[in-house]
Amino acid sequence: MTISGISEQIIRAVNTILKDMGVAEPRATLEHPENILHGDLSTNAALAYAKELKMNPRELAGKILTALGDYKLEHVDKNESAGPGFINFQINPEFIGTEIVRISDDEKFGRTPVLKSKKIVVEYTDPNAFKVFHIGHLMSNSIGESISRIIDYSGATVVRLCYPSDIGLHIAKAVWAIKNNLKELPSEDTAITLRTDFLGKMYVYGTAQYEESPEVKAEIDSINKKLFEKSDKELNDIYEKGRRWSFEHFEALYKKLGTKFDGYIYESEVAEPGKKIVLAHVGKVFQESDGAIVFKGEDYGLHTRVFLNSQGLPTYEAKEIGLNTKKFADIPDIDTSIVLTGNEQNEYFKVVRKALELIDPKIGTRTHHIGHGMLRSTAGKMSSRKGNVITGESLIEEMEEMTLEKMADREMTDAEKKIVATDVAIGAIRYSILRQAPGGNIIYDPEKSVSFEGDSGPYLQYAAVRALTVIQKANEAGLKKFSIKDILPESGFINQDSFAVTAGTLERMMVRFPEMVERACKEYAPHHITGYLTELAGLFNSFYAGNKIIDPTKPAESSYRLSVTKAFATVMTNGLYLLGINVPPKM
RNA sequence: GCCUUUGUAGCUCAAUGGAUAGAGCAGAGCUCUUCUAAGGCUUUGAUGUAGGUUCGAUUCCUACCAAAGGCACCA
Repeated sequence: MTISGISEQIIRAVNTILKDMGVAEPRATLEHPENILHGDLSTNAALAYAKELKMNPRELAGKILTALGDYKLEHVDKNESAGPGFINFQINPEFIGTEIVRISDDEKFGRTPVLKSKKIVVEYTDPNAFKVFHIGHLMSNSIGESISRIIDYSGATVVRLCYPSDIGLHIAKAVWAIKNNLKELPSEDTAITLRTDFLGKMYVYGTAQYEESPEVKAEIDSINKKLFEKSDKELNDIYEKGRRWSFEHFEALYKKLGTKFDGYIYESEVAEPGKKIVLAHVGKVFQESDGAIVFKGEDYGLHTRVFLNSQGLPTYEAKEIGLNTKKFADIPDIDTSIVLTGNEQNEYFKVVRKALELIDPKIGTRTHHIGHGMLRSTAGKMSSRKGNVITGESLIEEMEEMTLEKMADREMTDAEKKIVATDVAIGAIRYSILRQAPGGNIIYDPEKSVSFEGDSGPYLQYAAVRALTVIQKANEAGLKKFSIKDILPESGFINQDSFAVTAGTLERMMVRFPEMVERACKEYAPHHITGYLTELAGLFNSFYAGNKIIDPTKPAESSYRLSVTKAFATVMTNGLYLLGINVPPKM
């Protein structure tokens, strides 16, 4: 019997009772199932049907309770009325204890088979060659990586894709600037960050000149065309070198972040195919308008967008058609294809999706767009064109330095500290992104930076490290293991009194972990896991502060407390993994 | 002007139509001869406005106010 099995038998029983009373289609539901282990598993049946049966809710609740006496509910100790019309059910403590002991030995706890045998593609991060990898990309990466891991935990095959931009006007601007500053071009043996910093600066300079000088604008437009046609060797060489440097740098960042893409589709690969598909559907899906090829979205409650401009060049829209078609051509049997972009593209993507659907219903209906929020600075809007962005790297480094400062008095080697600092820095950043719903913007305050205290990544890591330290100490002490049946009758353990600190909340929260993963997966919303883990860490920290876990004078209780600690370590480690956060060995 | 999204505590965020709306930060006060104090405990404080649907609304609907994004050849 599982927790959901217990819930189902209660709902079945209540529905049967309601039906006998005359409710045509009773649909009792359980409220606050998170309280299932504390006697708070409740149903709203009495409230929902009181009117229909012309009774007051309290009266109906009482009648249901009486009728429940004829049902033998497994693992349910007692039912009682609580509040106006609610009925509470209390789960047998032995069942809870058994679950906790089981979880403490199950390293894979949290995995569910809800998406078994599905194949899901996730596209995220999508950086631009010649531009800096800024904290906006960190957002896309954090959310995309977390969603990928959650889907993987749900039993599906995940294919991680990255769609880097490597062609277009922005690159022509950078190439023009480099061509005019060749003397400053760093050599190949310069540090990678310095080489890409140079590219970023060139892009900013090229953009400024493009706007200021009509001559430069004409020149850059011409370079753009030549790069597209690959017709000028000198320009191609600059382009190839910059492209290589950018991607080398991105690769190093993915490694540090813990993301490994299964494949890359470059913008330059999908421009022509996208154009061809659009042209093949002119008259059916697309139409000509003012010399351009457009999709009339108005027929579907959307707006018109240009897919091929009047020069016949594919716009971002056409490339997106090429990209999403290529995914389904390259990867067989995709069930769902998730595309993660900034939410500024929400409206635009609806149009692209509709067009895709008309071209190929399978691709269109299986493509799912998620718009993530933007990272805003309190200092004003960031823009890579103006060059006032915070790079992903500088943020990570800043966090690492702060962590090292905090660890000054820890007894660790410098090498150990460095590893911990990276884990903590990335944990802090990822947490701050994943603590809120994916669509919302994040206000980044450079003064306050990212939190290390309270509601934060390091708070979760710290709790996990504490638990692991206790487990290690227990192993060294060679603690005897008691079965739950031995603990229960002799010590009177697992009852309200012995949960003085957390009142059993810690245990019931842990049992719910797979349910949280399921919800996060269904909604593509990692913040449900973040919130859950934070609450759980708080409960564990209270438990830790109020109880000596390993107490040689109380072997049976110690055994159980160690099981609780082990279960917590597993849930926290696995939960943090789902957020893309590592648990450092020490802190 | 039209479309989309968002308005919850001083600040940053939570809350499958259900019970007393949860955290963290900031403020006040405690707490390390005991498994890591990046911790724990106590405490002040909130659903933009006006209606509607419902036994019940932060959640659904309408209007208004406010903010963000989008609305033809950028990505």
